[in-house]
Amino acid sequence: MARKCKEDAEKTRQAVLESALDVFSEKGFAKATFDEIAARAGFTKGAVYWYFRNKADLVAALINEYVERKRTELAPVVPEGNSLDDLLNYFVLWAGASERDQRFSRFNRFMACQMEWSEAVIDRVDKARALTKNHHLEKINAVLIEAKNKGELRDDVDIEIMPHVIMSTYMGIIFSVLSKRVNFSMVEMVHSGLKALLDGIKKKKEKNA
Amino acid sequence: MARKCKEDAEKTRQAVLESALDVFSEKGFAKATFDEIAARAGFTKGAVYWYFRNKADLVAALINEYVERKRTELAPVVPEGNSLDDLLNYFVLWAGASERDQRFSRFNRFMACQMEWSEAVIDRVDKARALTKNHHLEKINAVLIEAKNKGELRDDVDIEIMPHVIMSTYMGIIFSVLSKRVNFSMVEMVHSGLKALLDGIKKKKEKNA
DNA sequence: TGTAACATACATTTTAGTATGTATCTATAA
DNA sequence: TTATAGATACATACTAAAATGTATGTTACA
Repeated sequence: MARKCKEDAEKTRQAVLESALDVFSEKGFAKATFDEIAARAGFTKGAVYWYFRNKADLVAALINEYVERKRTELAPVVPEGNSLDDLLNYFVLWAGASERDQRFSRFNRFMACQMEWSEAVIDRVDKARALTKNHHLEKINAVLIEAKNKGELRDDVDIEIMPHVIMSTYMGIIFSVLSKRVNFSMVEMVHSGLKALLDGIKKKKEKNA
Repeated sequence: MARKCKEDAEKTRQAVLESALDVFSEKGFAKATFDEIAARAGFTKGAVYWYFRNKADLVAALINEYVERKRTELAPVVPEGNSLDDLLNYFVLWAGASERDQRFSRFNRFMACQMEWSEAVIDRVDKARALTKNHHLEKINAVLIEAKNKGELRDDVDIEIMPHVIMSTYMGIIFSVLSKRVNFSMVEMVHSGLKALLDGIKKKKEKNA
């Protein structure tokens, strides 16, 4: 085939990314081939190699694409406050948006179960992953610091470790729903889990001080 | 080579399983080859095929081996009671034992990051996985039911969903430590996470009723 | 003496990567 | 305005490596 105009070329790139997600999630990362990815998008291997040097490059682009898309989509509606309730709502919102978006669910399930983190892939992907991770973590940190300053937290709460515990709880719930280990909804699980966790680090109210 | 006595044959099987874990965790599941697994154990591919039909069969055996080993090791020291505190100690014990055992840590890290769950593997492995999962879940269930009966739980705690939330929290923490996303110890993280979570589902004490 | 416990050799498939071909878009200059 | 040169956006063909599975030895145990 011949050259297309720039808009069509961008469409090709997007089509390759979408079919890459399909093949990755069906066959697993390692067994996915450039031939099949290209064919599903209606092209040949040459087209895929034109845009991506290798599989690590392709999957890094895929991660970047999906993560950025969801972040910009949610940016305007995410709660801006930094109260503990805001944090709960923040994660419930993310869970809901992730759950309703079928492509994003497929992407997340691929990340959790069909992905194989070789050194090469980790190197290539690390920046993109760090971005989201920090995105969530910064929110948690801001909330916990504010709560601490307000004296809302129990004295034995370690402000260093707790953000990672909260993050792990969220990730663990997402993971177990995606891998079909449970049949409950993400939103339900995230809500009840984080609500309990955040309640557990709150200082007990003194009665009629 | 020739035939060995039965004890030596069993040693061969074990050696293959150990080197399989090494190669799996270094190369990832998909890129691990029977040739290399055999060579590392000091044999050739023929030996591996003698004991295992294919990679799914091999990894299933590996999972069974490691999970069963750890379960029988911990069975005598796990807390028998079903109080909420016992549950906390139960998971802290598991986390500590997992963390101190280097081979088991390597196994867990492989499961979390280097494994690719294709249909064939899932089929073959499902039983073994179900076993541990149920092992933990049954403990959680017993504890929650007892706590519920004692009236220790808040009224809005859903007894159906909460076991899975607790399970996911534990798994999420294990996962994030294993994938090197945090530098804290498993025991620390599991302790502070589950303590907060369990505190969060406890009924607030009435004062001077 | 048969067979368990491997080794060896091979055949087949699969795939990554590359090299090359080619048609069409775009820029530019007359 | 148009001709054309060059680069772009792919397709096609091929090479070479690699790995799975099998078929067939071979030797010592029981």
